[in-house]
This record gives sequence, C-alpha cells and structure tokens, in this order.
Amino acid sequence: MKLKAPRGTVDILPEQARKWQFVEEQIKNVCNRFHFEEIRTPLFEHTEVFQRGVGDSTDIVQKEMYTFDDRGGRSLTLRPEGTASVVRAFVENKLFGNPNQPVKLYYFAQMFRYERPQKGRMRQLNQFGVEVMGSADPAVDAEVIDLAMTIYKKLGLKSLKLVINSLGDNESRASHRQALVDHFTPVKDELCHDCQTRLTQNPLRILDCKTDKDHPAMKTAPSILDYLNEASKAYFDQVQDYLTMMDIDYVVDKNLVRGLDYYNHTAFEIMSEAEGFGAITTLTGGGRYNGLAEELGGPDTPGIGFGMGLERLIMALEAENVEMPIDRQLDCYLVAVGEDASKEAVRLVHELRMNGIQIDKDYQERKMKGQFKAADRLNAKYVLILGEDELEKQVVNVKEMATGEQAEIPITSLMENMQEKLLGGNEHA
RNA sequence: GCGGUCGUGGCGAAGUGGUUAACGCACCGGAUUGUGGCUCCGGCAUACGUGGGUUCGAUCCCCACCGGUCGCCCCA
Repeated sequence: MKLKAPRGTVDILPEQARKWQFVEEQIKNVCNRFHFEEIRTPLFEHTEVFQRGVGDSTDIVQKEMYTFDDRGGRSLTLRPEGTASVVRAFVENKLFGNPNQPVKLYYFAQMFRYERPQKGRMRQLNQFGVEVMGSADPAVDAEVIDLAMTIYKKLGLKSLKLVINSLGDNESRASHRQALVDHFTPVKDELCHDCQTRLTQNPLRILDCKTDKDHPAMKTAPSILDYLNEASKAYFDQVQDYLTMMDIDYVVDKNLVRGLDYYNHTAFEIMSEAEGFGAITTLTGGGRYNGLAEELGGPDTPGIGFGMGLERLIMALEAENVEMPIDRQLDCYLVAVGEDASKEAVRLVHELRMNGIQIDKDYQERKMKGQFKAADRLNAKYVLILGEDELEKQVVNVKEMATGEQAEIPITSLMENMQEKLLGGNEHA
C-alpha cells in the first residue's frame, strides 16, 4: 500500500462515525441545557498565540507544535489546544463588551501535537471543550466541572474519578514557587535532568514528575495548599462547597499540576478507572486561567475551561461496554428488474426522496436475488419491486421484509402509501 | 526522543530455503425463468511492508528502514 494516513492520524469510517455522531449529539444537548453556545475558531493561528498563551516553557510549545511558515513568511501553528485560540477570539472580537456576561462557549475541534502515538494519544485528536470568560465566581468553576460530569453521566460512564486542586492566585503561586526552589535546590544534583531544568523554568512541574516521585524530598515538598493566601483558599473552599452541594464526588490532589502555564486557582482532571483502558487515563483536563486574556492583549478577564478528548471518551465508552444506538437501517430499497424498469427506478427513487422517504437502490447490476440480499444486508424495512410486469401495470409491489407480506400498490398512490407507512402520514419533506 | 512487539488477499488466519502460498469470513453467480436471512455447488482477487545482503534459489535466514501496536516522558 503506497499512500497511508500520516502517522498518528486515523480515518473515522462510517461505522465508527455513527458513534461520534451520537456522542457529539449528546454533548451538544448538555451544552444547550447549560446554556453554552458554540464558537468555531481557525484550525491554525499565529504561532505567537500559543507561545504567549500556552507558555514557552511548556512541553507543548517546546516540542509538540506543528509550526510552519506560510508563503508570506508568517509563522503559523496548527492549534495544539483550544483555550488560547478561543481567548484570542474573545479578545479580538471584543466579546468582553457583550452585555451577556459571562460568555459561555463550547467547541468541537481537531488539535495537533507532534508526539509518538500510542493508545489514546494521536497526533491529530478531537476535543470538545468549553470556556467561560468574564466571571470569577467559584460557582462557575463548579458549573464547568458539573457540565463535564453531566456529559459523562448522560453517556453512561461510571468508572470516573474527579481530581481537583488549587494553584492559587499570583501571590500564592509566587510564594509557593519560592518555597519549592528553596526546598529542591539543596538536592538539585539528585533530581532527574528534566527536573533540574524545571527548577528554574517551572518548579511546580517537579511535583508530578514520575522519575523522581520516590525521592525523599518529594514527600516533604511544600504543598501549594499551604501557600494559598486567604483569598485563594476561600475561593477553593467555595468551589468545593458547590461541588458538594451538587453531589459531585471529588478528591483533592495537591500534586495535580496542569501542563500549561496559564492556569491558576482551580485545576482539575477527570480520569477513567475502567479496566483495560490503557496507560493513559485522563479524559478531561481543565482549570481557571485568569490573566490569559490580558496576556493576549485584552482587558483583564477571568476565565475557566476544559478540554475533553473525544477519542478517549469513546475508548472509555467502549471499555465500559456502553451501548450506543448506532444500528444502521434503511426505510426502503428499490429492486428493479429489466432495462426499462431500471430506468424508471431512477425517477421513482428521486421522487420518493423528494417526498421525505429514505430509499436506496442497486447500482451494481445485481440480479434480483442479489438485490434482495443487498436490501436484507442494509436492514431495509420495505422492498419496492419494480419489474416489467409492474411497469406494465403501473404498480409497485411493496414487500415488508420483517413479515414477508407483500402488496401491489399503484404508482399514483405509492407516495402517499409510503409516507403513511413510514412518516405517520402527516409529515412531509 | 527511548524501549518491547508485530507486519501474508477487503478482513481474519495457516505455512515452507525450492516448479500451483492452505483455510475461514466477506463478496458475486447457480441450485430456486422475478423475491432476503438456512443449505449445497461454483467463482473471485496485481497477498507475503520497503530496500539491501546470504544463497543455485527466499515469503521463510541476516541487516537497515518504514509502518502498526503497546509502554516511558507528557498530556486530551
């Protein structure tokens, strides 16, 4: 085989696409209930949007972006995540001036990250995400988390774990950062190479390092929760209170650190605990990013959001054997026999479709028996038979496949007859 | 970027250092002059990832590469 999809990309074929349609439909339904509105932003942005938004020190920006120069010499990047783009759009389009605050947005979008693919990790991935801009109410944090959990619940996932943490405001983060540096600097030489870099770049990230997780200094490392100032602590407490009020189970993990620079205050992850799900368990990651809008040139605007991996969501649904209504069926299949009837079939199928009937026909010059096999394979409810005899009499034999019952219907009343059978007789295209 | 493992027809899956590479599924046709799901019969396909090497000869042995897959790092 010569041409293949690029590494880390997949084709979603019809059978699988039905699952996607189902999942997307359910999610949109929940979004509507929560009164979120869709936003669509470009697939690529100026590279600077992500450098400034996501942060230069992050793995994403340092080694995972698909960046290229266009013919005009501009550096562009295929979006590796959704938040920076949405906030850029929020700022550029002055949505902060919209009287309806906060602005509650959702999106479905492909993301691109240059990584080694494995189970649950693709170079092109699909995310559903939400962003709420313009409110610093901890109830919004809870609402966003509730939205994600509601989606999973509606879809039928059970083995989930919600983990939350607070990264605090700038003042809290700064004092915690200094504490981390003071704590780890004496043992710097004992840490892994990455962590030695992190010590100066982003000491917070040392906390979720897998390599050094057993180092004695890890256990005694200063926790962000001990460095939250009063306002940050009060904020985090309120978020938890709201979650409790909504009966949303969660655990606080003081080592939960998100990989992107823009987060502060609430950070959360939702993981699957289903058997056989693979090594990668994070389904959703999100958090608050007050200050990001300002970083991207807009007014200081609070925001919070999350990204939900749809490949992983569908994997989780499959791992938990959740039933998805994806059985394909066909209302009618037209079986035509003979040259004249085959020609007439084209017109008849067109006319039925114009009148709201779902119908297909043979295009492979199959024999009658073959056409019936095709109809059966396609799960057709009715087969309309048009042969020389029927054509002569200007009728069509309509066979109900489930019962085998068959009746002769004049072509002149066929439309009405089928509409009655399939649409209840009162719906029209 | 690193490591394990794998790479035979549309799919699944045997197999051998040597003239025709099993079989199953699927598909098409026939048995049933115009009617599906069962059965029987027949048909079907440019299949051994790519490039080198060893050999009289390689799908099978060796090497490299590519790709899939799983894991590490990190994340969705």
